[in-house]
Amino acid sequence: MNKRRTGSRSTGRTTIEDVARHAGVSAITVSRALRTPDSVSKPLRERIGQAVATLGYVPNRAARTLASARSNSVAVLVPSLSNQVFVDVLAGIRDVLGPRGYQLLIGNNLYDAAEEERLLMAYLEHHPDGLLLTGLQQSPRARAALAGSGVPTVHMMDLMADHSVTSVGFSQPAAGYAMTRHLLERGHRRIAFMAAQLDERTLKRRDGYRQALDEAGHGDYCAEISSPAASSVGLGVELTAQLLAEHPAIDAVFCCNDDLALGALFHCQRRGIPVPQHLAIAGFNDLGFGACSVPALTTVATPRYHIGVRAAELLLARIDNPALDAETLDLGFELQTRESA
Amino acid sequence: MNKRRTGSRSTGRTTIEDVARHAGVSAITVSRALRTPDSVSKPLRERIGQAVATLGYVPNRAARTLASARSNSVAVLVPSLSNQVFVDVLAGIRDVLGPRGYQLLIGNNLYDAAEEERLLMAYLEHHPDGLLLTGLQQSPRARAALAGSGVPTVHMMDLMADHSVTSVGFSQPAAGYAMTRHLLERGHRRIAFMAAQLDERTLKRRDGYRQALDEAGHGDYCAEISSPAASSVGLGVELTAQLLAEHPAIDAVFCCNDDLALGALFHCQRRGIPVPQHLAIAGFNDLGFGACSVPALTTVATPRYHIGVRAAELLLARIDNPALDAETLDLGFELQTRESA
DNA sequence: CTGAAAGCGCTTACAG
DNA sequence: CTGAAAGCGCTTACAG
Repeated sequence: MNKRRTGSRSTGRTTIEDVARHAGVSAITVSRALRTPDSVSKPLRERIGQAVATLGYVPNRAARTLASARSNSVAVLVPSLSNQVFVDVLAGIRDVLGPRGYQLLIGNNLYDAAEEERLLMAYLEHHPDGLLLTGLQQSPRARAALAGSGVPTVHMMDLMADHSVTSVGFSQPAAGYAMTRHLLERGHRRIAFMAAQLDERTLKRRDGYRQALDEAGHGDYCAEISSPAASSVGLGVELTAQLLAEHPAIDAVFCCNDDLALGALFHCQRRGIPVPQHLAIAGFNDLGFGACSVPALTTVATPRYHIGVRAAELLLARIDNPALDAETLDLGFELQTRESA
Repeated sequence: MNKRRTGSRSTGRTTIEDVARHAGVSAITVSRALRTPDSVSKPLRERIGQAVATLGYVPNRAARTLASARSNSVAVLVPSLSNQVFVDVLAGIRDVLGPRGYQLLIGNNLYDAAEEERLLMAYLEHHPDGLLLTGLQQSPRARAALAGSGVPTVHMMDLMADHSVTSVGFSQPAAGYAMTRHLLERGHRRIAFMAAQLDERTLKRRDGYRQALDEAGHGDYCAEISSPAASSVGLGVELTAQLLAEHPAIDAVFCCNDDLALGALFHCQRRGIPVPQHLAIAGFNDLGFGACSVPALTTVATPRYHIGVRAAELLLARIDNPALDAETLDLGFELQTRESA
């Protein structure tokens, strides 16, 4: 009885036609029963439900996307998943977009602009309903593709000064400045800056650090150290050793993230250097372990989860109304003063 | 000259037809030039390339997937992204599948079987070419959908005893057993077990722990503590405090992962409890920071990245030849004996 | 509430 | 090396 198509291109998979035949209705009615159950009478709805179950029917998303011109997906590009910061951002996005029925296409560009461009091009082929990008410094080609696609986009983490695109985050330079001011106010004068990769946000935090030192008249003493390697606790140990060897007189180090700061802490413990008495250590992000390390870590709490939530909400608004003006949303940051600095 | 379609359902987006018209060739030739450039003569290839560039043409993936019945995507389900373990697994997968042109659909099920089922159903609609799952304990419905879909699947982390499915990982009970043996051999007798969520792998490690204690005649003293909360350093601090309050006599604690172990370490530092003299602390996974903590962490090194690599390779083989027999690949583990235990 | 027709934008299979 | 026709599996827009 099962008149299956046997055309040369048939995939043999159960289609909506099979379900329709099994339930004795038309394909369009099955489609309705699946998408808007209320628009189909109860008896039919039930017959169709049973047919779906017995046939093990799985809708074909490619066909739906093609026919409806809506992918129900949002692409998210982050520079790293090893960095807990972006995992938290993703959690916020997911908590907003998941319940709204959007599927997330998550791309990790490994802090590489070329890879970001490649991923963006690949995701654009999905015609996502929206795009969530990290930072503001996309490559020219990426920017052009973005503009050409017309896909609503929100940038996360950094704030666009001229409000030409929608961005959600906090002021990186202000955060770097605030932490450096804190160290200065604690009486430190020879404050070093430590970073792993010098990405967009790191450079901006460093700008804030430099500005604070300049204003305080300590701009001449800038011990800065960084590494092209990915950030890690182990790298923090290494860089601290190197820093102290090259600049034995420093009395504080502002680490660009908490992992590096923990490494600095471990190095000092290992060497018997009292923290913060001989060396004050500050981190960035407030990743959780800083609250219980010994000494507890002074750091900058950043609204990562909240950035994800608000970025997703702004994106939703822009998907509903593409004509919306670009906006800039500053979610701020908070100094967490604990024991290490 | 630009005769654009104006049908009621036109999306207005640039299509392969537009490119073809612009280049003065047929759509099928454009399709070939894009997929297999060598099958098109050089002059045409160049004309088409220019048309693509000037029109800003982006292929529609839904249409390609529908027409070709191949999605060129692989869905990966992991229980967490906060746990660095799975980020490392993903890196291995990506390094194998990326160069082969596969796009990854990454799903995070938050250690929840119902969410895993939901994600699986959603990803099945994409008709992925392959599936990479974490663990072996999918829900009955998920298992049924999996079988019905016929999509090649590889399970990661745990090993399937009866070889009924393809799995890549290491023996969790053996690893739990090995670490407990190590603690026993160091002279510890009152060894506690600490875990966050009791997921599949944690339970198996605990089995190994119990077996080792039983064999050594210490099965009667099983101090075990766990929490439904997500694992974190802070949780490790809390659980250690609780453990020591309830079982002051314990002389070692086997933490189910390194984050908990670091928390245990911090708690001891804070309380002035010498490690390992008064309390030996062991971790699991060897996440990197354990090598530089003070004291350095004794832990079990697990082949996470390699699991991702080999799982992806096995999946590729099964995509090419779905008739392949299921296999079980044990990548082993390694005890990292350092200072803390 | 239900259905017949057309179309979404590609690729396959067949020709030449 | 290039192309005309058909089809992938859905949904839209129009009827009734």
